[in-house]
Amino acid sequence: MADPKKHANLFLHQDSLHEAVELLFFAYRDFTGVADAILAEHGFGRAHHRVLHFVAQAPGLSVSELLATLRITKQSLSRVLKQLVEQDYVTSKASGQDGRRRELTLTDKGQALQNRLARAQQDLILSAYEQAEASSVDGFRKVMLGLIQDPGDRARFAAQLPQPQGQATGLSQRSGVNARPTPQPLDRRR
Amino acid sequence: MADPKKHANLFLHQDSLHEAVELLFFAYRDFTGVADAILAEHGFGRAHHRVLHFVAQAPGLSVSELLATLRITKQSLSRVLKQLVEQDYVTSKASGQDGRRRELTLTDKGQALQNRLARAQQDLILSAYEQAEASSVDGFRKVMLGLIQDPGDRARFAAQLPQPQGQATGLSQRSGVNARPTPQPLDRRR
DNA sequence: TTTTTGGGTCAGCCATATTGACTTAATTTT
DNA sequence: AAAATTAAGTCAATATGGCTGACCCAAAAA
Repeated sequence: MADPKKHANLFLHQDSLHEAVELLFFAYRDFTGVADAILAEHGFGRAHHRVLHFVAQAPGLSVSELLATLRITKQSLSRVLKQLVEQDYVTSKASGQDGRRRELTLTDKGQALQNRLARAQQDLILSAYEQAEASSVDGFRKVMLGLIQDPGDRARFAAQLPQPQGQATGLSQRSGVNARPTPQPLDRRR
Repeated sequence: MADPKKHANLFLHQDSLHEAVELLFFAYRDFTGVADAILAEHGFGRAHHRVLHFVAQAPGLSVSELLATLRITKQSLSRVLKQLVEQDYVTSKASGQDGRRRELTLTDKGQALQNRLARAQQDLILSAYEQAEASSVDGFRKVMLGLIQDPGDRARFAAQLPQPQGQATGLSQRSGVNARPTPQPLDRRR
């Protein structure tokens, strides 16, 4: 961390930092773009996609867990979730343990759509991986992880990455509803 | 590029691809978050930031060039640009060569805000770079560049990166006014 | 039993995007 | 010189996805 080489390429960093800002802008725009096209066929938007993604990833998660992950308000989620449930992409049933909690899962229809969306984005990522060298992937992962501020969110990405001294610099805690995203069991499906 | 190792870690890719989707989601959310906080102080949003960024980066660019880069409609840009001009963050003056074109530049006030925004995001990126190894940065750049679909947009990022079929572009890196992203047919799809 | 929690909903506001139809002025084409 | 094209700006209407505040209900916890 306190690396002498670091100082040596600071001027190089200058350029690199500005470039990185644009790389993030363009890459994210195109990354979401491939999904937007599919979503539009169904009259859905990115908000729906996020729900499908996180429900697919942790089936049975509760509304409040989803809220904590998405960091939006209950009312905002409600709108999209209602559509997804009404149109049979997502099921919401009361938990056996705690009748207040609604456990969210994807229907077959929802899973099918989510598969399409994931495939489209993963194809793009794969193509980017293939254009780079194998070693680039690890660097990519490390830098991306470094951009994530919230320790709870970081924890989703298990393994290696040295979690630096927990700098939970403000602006993280918009806990509109409850506490932490509950370090999420995170099922590594597929 | 056609690398035998590629096949060997395909199963590893599977996990990695899913992870990358989430990395992009969380990283971008936090990356934009640091700027959102500053923008909010001024009653601005991300749309304003994008204008400030691209005007700062290529001072004197025209409205239509900006539109091509942002890929939004004239009407959408108009609202935001009008605010920035009225509040003296951006100047818009007719070109000497072509009186129809309005050349956009930042005022000192606009440059000051843009500096703050850039610094905030660059600090975040720098911290991510520092948490990774020096070698990670190059991998990050390569993968991010691979995610960018439009050749015109890719061309902004000069130098090394093996543009799939591409020649090593003689563009001197990151020039202030950079080679315009080829006037862009402006595909309004969706 | 009272309080808290998880979830849902109504109502309204704001920011950002969209399409379509025009206007104006400047430049280019014919 | 007249006509066509281009760059920019504008009006109006619409959609999406955020937000706040105020409630309600039922289940669980205190």
